[in-house]
Amino acid sequence: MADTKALTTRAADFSAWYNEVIMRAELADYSPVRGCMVIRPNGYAIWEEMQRALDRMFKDTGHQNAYFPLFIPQSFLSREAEHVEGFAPETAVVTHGGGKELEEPLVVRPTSETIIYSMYAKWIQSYRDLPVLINQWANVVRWELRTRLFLRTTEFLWQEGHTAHATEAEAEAETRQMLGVYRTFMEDWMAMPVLTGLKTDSERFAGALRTYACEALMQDDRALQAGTSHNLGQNFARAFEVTFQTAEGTLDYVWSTSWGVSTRLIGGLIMTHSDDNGLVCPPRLAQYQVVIVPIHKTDEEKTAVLDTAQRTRAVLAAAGIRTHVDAREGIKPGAKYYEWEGRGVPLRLEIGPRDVAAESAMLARRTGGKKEPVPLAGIAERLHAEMNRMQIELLEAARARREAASIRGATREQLIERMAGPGGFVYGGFCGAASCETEIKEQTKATIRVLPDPEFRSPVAPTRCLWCGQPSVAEAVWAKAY
RNA sequence: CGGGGUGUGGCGCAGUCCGGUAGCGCGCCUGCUUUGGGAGCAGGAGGUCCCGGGUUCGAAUCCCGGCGCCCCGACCA
Repeated sequence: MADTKALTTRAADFSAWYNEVIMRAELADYSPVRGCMVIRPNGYAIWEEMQRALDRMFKDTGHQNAYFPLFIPQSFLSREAEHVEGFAPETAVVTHGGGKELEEPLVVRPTSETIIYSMYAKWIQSYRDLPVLINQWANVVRWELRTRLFLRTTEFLWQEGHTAHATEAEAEAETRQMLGVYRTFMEDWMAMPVLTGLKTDSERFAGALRTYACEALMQDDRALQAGTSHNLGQNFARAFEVTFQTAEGTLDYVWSTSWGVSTRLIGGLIMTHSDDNGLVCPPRLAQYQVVIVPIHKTDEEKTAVLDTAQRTRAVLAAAGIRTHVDAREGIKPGAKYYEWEGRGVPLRLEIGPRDVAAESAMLARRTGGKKEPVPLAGIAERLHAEMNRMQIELLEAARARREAASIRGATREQLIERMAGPGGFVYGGFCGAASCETEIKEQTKATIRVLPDPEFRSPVAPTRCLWCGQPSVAEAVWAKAY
């Protein structure tokens, strides 16, 4: 079970702390397979809440779910030149089945563009068939050299949207729309502020025209790419002969997009909010939003307390609040507090004889604030308000941390200094040359996370590349990334 | 793939240098007393000491060869 000692602190060793938070909260565990993790019920519950919210947003923007095979004929991957170059080195390949060597090896999907476009080629004939707006919830496999729980594992869970459109403008609008959906989800559900913007060529998805991303800053001031949305142009349409007849009777290749977020988001959630006592989970994604801990000595007290606890749970459940009564016996209340704190439960209600008598409960928040009695009358409304406030406070606290760790209009020296020291986001001019990007990466370990969208750009646009001094073509944000 | 670390009941570790048949803490089970911030006492269960070979009367310990895992780096949408 969960161990009972203090966690390594964030300040002492952020990586150790991160792993311990996961173990303490029982979110995941290492598996017998190298690089693969087991997502335990507490972790999977967060993923399910994420899925629920995202899936609703996908449906609301007109998408449907479908499912494509795990196995992809190896030849499919090589049809798009950049794509195969990007993914071939990290694929797992099945060469035998049913005891016999396969005629053509099957790649375990690292992403599903190729098999999906092979089907779109069959399904799309006319502009009347467009747009095709499909999402898939699936697992994928990428043979990574070095793995970390949730952040980079050999197998991971994600969703991948794959859409096909009649025009370039429509595809671009879809790409941007889904980036916006991700941003909304990350901010409003995860309480994790993100920068949005364009990736440079070197960070672009293999086979895409343009890649947009949501970039978050973790508590150790390293960046996490939290979601990507790609405008694939006609690259995959050409490779897979996905053509359609236009209203004018001409033949054209479809314009397509793909976009995805993964269980990596859980890693982002942990590293954005959690503290030295364990997981902090924003209320909207918490498995249990409220845990009720009954306190009693005598049997008589126990009956009354449990009755009040259960009635309160029913009231909260009826109000749509996910509530759990921890009625385990033989465990002292204090031990339960520590356990639920480590698991990140946003709110805790303690109900003892005194509370029963006063028709109230003691309310404790996972983040900050004193314990205080709240009347049972109207408690659902009160807890809803608390959770809404906590949701906003978590987002604002994370945003404040990010801004405190960001510098704008940086010079070359400042970039070097920042990356050698605290990290964080460094805004500065960029000449657009891959050579500068490479040099910066070699010398500072920092990469361009995004060329930020207008709302994230600095009030004064940089005029010179902070590295080479040539005219700047775009403001860029550098950081050391996960 | 390079560097470092580490493999001993479920977890964390001691024991290894100097060979003598395995111990501590936590957790787990039973009972009693407890329960408003990590309970106490008593009793108990649980171990191929990572694997293979060698030396020896005898190996967790010494020698040889493997393997796993973690961290850092390289790699990575």
